[in-house]
Amino acid sequence: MSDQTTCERESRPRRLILAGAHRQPGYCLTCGVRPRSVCSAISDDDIVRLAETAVETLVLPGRAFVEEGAPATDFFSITSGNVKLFKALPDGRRQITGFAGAGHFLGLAVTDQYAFGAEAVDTVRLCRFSRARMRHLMDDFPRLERRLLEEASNELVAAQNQMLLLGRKTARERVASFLLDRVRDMLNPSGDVPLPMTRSDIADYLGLTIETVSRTLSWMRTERLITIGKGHTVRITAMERLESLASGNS
Amino acid sequence: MSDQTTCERESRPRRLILAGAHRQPGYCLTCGVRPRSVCSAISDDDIVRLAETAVETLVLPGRAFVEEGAPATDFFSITSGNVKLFKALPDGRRQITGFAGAGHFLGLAVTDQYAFGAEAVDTVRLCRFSRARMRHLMDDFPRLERRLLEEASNELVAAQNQMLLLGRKTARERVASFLLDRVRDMLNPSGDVPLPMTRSDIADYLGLTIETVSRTLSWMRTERLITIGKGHTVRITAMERLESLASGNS
DNA sequence: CGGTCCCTTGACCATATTCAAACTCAGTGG
DNA sequence: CCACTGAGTTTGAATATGGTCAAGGGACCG
Repeated sequence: MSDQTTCERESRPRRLILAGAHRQPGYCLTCGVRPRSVCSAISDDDIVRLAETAVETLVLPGRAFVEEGAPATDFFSITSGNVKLFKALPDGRRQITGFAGAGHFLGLAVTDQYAFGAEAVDTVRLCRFSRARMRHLMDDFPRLERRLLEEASNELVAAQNQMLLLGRKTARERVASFLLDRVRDMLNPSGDVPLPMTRSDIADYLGLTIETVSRTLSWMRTERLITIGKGHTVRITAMERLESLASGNS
Repeated sequence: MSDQTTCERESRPRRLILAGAHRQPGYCLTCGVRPRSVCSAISDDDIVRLAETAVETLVLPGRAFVEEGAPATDFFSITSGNVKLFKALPDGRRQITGFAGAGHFLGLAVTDQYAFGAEAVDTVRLCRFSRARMRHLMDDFPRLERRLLEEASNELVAAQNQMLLLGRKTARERVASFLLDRVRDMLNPSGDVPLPMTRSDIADYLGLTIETVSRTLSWMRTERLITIGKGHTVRITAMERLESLASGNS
């Protein structure tokens, strides 16, 4: 996830992808997120093979780069910025199933259609890998496959937590859990939590409305649990109480 | 999943496990669910190695065999019956994150504590594999690891669908989706849907209360979408309308 | 400045929950 | 055979939590 407290969002240009593509031989060697990403499963000696298949792509804020139901051609690894993953109902209701930041891997699925959509929250850089080439790499490097299984297992655990949240927690508990999850995902955790996404995104992630999210954050402010800062940051001022709130005690 | 329309449940003996253990050399060769399970990744020649590590176990209805937070020592493969997986809050609120039937694999997680609890819905037979031994098998048989990745990917997709349901669907849409999912998971789909689990389980799975589930099923009956039969079965009488209800059109 | 997004706050309302009571059905024992 | 029991389910009435509708404020950008 990102620690950046600033974030640029865009007005509303909803079309797919803007792909400033790119490639270089020893590219992955200098990649800042490799240690945290699935790419760490491949040694320096072999990383050239991976670099060959990687296409670096820039995605502007608000742009979609995966469309739910479209043919699933690529995997993605986020190198910087934040994306949101979501599913939608025909009438427009939307559920954000997760946010993914630097080091996260996207696109795991057996089906040949993407089961989810993905959109940049802020300015995103990512590597695209064709599924076919990736499959070959997996054949040659079992460690890569093991790393993907780890990644999938972790996401499964996160998904189960989110189901508990969506099915059984109150609005206050949901927002508290959300803030604490943000802290845990930070590289160098502090009381200052960056929220690069909009209230609307938070609402769609927590199964609430914008109004309820806003009201709940205001309530937390009056209760002196948090202070709401500029530039989409929140400072947690009563970690203990927020934690007991998140786990349902109160 | 199971097609059995009958099901035995038990009064209320909530303690962990009842493990009638067991082992045999060529056991897996005759296993009825192997083709559908992760064990299909291992050839007849090599299956003995798997059989050596498998411990067949019987779990009576209502018995828990995985406790949330306990040390994660084993993986499980269901050979018959149905289990429920769940997470709970300190005050007892419970979210069932999934039901698993014959052929399903449980226990994927990187952590050394189980992130979920598991309990038998009806009479369950399963194979237990120690994590350590399974890890060795994965080293020797990359196909097994690939199969597990597939399984995890599929569960991830199911989890995302469930998040959409829990976060954004109405009670009627949830129950409709639930019934249709049951049909899709059946081996030989028909209009008759077995519901081995209690209303309470359904409620905890759909993020509703027992009363709302019951009311909603009654409403579907009066709307002639379903008929409610004996022995925990439901017959779908208007598939089309139920499907459009499940996806939010109506 | 004027416009657009995004966020906040208020008043009202709807859906699902809570509380309560009655019914079904399988099992048990007189 | 039938009354008794208890878990599971159904139904009703009242309530609460979060949603809907509406208005206003603030930041950013041309």
